[in-house]
Amino acid sequence: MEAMSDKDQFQNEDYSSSDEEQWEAAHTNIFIEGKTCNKSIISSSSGGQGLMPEKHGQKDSTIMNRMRLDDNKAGMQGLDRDRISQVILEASKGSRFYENEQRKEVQMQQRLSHQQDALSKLTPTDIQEAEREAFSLVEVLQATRDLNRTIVHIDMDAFYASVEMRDNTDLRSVPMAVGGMSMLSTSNYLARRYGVRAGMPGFIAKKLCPELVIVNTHFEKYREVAAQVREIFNEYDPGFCGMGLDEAYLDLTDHLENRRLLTDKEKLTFVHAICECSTETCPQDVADKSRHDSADRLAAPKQLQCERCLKYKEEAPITFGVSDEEAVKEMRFRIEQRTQLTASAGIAPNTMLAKVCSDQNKPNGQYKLTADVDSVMEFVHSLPIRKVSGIGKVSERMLADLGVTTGSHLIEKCGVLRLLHSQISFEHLMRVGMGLGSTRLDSWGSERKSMSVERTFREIHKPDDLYSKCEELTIALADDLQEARLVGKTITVKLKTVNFKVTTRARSIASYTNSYREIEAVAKDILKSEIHSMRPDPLRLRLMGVRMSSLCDESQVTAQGKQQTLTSLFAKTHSSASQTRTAQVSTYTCPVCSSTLMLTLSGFNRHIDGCLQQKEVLASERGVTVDHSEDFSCMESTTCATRDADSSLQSSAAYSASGMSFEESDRENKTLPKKGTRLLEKSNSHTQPVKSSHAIGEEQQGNRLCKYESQGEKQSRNFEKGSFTSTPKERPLSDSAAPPVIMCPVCNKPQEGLSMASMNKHIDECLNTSTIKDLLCSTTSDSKKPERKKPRLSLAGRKQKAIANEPSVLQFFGGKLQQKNNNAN
DNA sequence: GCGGATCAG
DNA sequence: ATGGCTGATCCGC
Ligand SMILES: Nc1ccn([C@H]2C[C@H](O)[C@@H](COP(=O)(O)OP(=O)(O)OP(=O)(O)O)O2)c(=O)n1
Ligand SMILES: [Mg+2]
Repeated sequence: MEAMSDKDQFQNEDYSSSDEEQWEAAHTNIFIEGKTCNKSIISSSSGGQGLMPEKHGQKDSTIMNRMRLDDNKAGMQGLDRDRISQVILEASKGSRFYENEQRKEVQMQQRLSHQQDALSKLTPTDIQEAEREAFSLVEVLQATRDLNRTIVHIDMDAFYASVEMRDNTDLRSVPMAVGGMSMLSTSNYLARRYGVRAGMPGFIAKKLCPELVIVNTHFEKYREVAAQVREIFNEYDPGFCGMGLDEAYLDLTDHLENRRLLTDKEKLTFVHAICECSTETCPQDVADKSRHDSADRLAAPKQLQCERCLKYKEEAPITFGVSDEEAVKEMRFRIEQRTQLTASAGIAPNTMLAKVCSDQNKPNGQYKLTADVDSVMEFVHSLPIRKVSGIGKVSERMLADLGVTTGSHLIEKCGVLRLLHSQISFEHLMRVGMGLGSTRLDSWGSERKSMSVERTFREIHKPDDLYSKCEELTIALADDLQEARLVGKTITVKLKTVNFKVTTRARSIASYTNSYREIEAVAKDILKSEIHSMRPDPLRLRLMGVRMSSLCDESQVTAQGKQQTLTSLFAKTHSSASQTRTAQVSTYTCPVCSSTLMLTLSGFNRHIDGCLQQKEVLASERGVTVDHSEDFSCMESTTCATRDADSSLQSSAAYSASGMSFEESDRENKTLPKKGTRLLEKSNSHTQPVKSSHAIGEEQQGNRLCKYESQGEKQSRNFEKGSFTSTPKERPLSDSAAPPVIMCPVCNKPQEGLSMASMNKHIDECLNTSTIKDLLCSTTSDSKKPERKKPRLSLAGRKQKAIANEPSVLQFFGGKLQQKNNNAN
């Protein structure tokens, strides 16, 4: 739907005039392809043309950007954005949430304005210079292009909603969403036609669609389905990367290599039935899913019942071919057969493209992007950059203001982008513009970097209650950390006021810990200073959170860093099999009061705390060991008042009382640790001329993927009792922790076991030995002839397979190269 | 290292 | 009346 020519026409007096300047500035320097950029590209994106501002019934385009419906989602094309945005606005106006959104909108406007300022100050010379730099990067990136991998991204359709529809026939034909009146996790495709989507509050969705049915979440089921689906993935690529519960990246290259050689007999055969009630095949879940003996099958034809129309159909065999597309069809068929849920997939030479492709024919479809440079470039050329993972609403807006809305613009405006964006951001944009992305899934790190718990509640402002909430969160976090056998030393407290204003306050401590008491002391101290900083006004909160970062595996620090607290001592003493899963409920004997208790380790520690404190208090009438001596409430609850086993039950009750249902808070949020390694140190050794305060964050989670490992058993543990099933993880954490052998991109020799700093140094030396200088000279002089962007990209797209193209290394290289360039200037 | 902001799922 | 939660990254200090 490119039919939204006016979508970025944001009226604002402050910048409407600078639009013209920007247009001029942009226009004067578009010559990258040797021909000046056609005006249509600019005019369509920067607005000012072809709009009739008279039709003001409060058009969608005049509504605050961040309050508008975000229809960048499958199944949401061709909606009446004007009307829908209008409804959302009506429902929002006057709310505290809305007020806060307005504040944020103003900030973004300032960013935009700043960007325009910077743009207008650029001289053509600046831009030419920057383009030369950009081109040398493009050269380097081009050399890394690897089209030999077959990457697939598979994504379940309307995942939570589909599961609910599968299990409740009544929901199949109505618009429905999963979540609660406060927040929806997702919606089915019928509901999407009304503008109802994930991340939208249920009560607003109801205004958009009064018939909307909202059902609670059932994470246990989603997790179950995810496990089934992953079993299938595992057969095609054991190294697949799961993201969240409902999607994954697979590298099918190896599988296809083997598949090519399969004889007909060796192919998997599945049984299914075709039914008139749908144009699609209707795979049925039969016990014997794969048969290798076709005679057998023909001898005993069965009747299968169609799920939809309940008619019985004669089963038929089905096999799939050896091509990549057939392999993916087979996977999707098996997923549907196994789970009765559909998935969509994208096939492409790298993850970035595969992700985009999987959305192309969603739902229940797949799309293959041919792995040759021309096809890739053609695809990217017209690709709206908003579809690229990592470019969100704000980035889209910032770039649109520079006339960049599609992949082709990224290359055309590379000079400006180079000048207005950070190195990292810029390089990512160039990569997107060139259709590059990760080609190796195994280079993606999987260690988590932080763990947190946060909760929304009805207003709390009484200090006692605030401390109490803080304690509750701290307990939950400590349990989570212990269960994951992690320790950390940076504690962050997050606060959201009733006006939705968010602040975070962090403090790093000397030693690693996951002890409830240590975390609590810090968190409460932070909270205390925040409360005090407000005086005499109260601190009125709607959300509080506690996060631990600077993480480390427990085993790596117990010896040195971590303090030998009561926690670890007693843990060793009393829970025999305790070495694993410390947050599980176990039987403990309190060394103080000698009672036998059934609870988590964390709970046990609190019990001991209480007992000890009670003793202290009894012994000496001074019971003040914690900092905030004034707040007795927070200590009160720590005393022996037997807040045993289920702290989560308590928190649930409190939460429920606050007006939200369990299920609403019981979300499957536990996303996996993501993101691959980033070898880039900081790279901002050179400061850009201007660069608004926050360079566009595209790329932020650019490649952040993750090995599928710990999946959220967190929230189920919170509420779904009896779910203490210790899910064995298929992958031990430290599979690729070994120091990698990195190929120096300059001298092309392997550099073993070097730290990042050493690697930096090595590359510096290499650069100084001028190998690269030559390259730079030649490429820049090449680039001077701005004749052949496209032919050139095509041409350079030789296989060049053997090139060591660890993406991150090349990123690094790009940074270094940039740095050198700047130093030279 | 900290705090704000952006992004995804 | 009701506007989530978890985790990650980037930027400018
Ligand atoms: N803001 C969000 C977005 C998603 N999810 C959950 C619910 C979704 O079902 C699941 C998968 O997210 P997707 O982005 O893949 O969305 P869907 O699978 O629901 O729809 P589709 O993939 O068909 O667009 O993650 C969530 O809790 N909160
Ligand atoms: Mg999905």
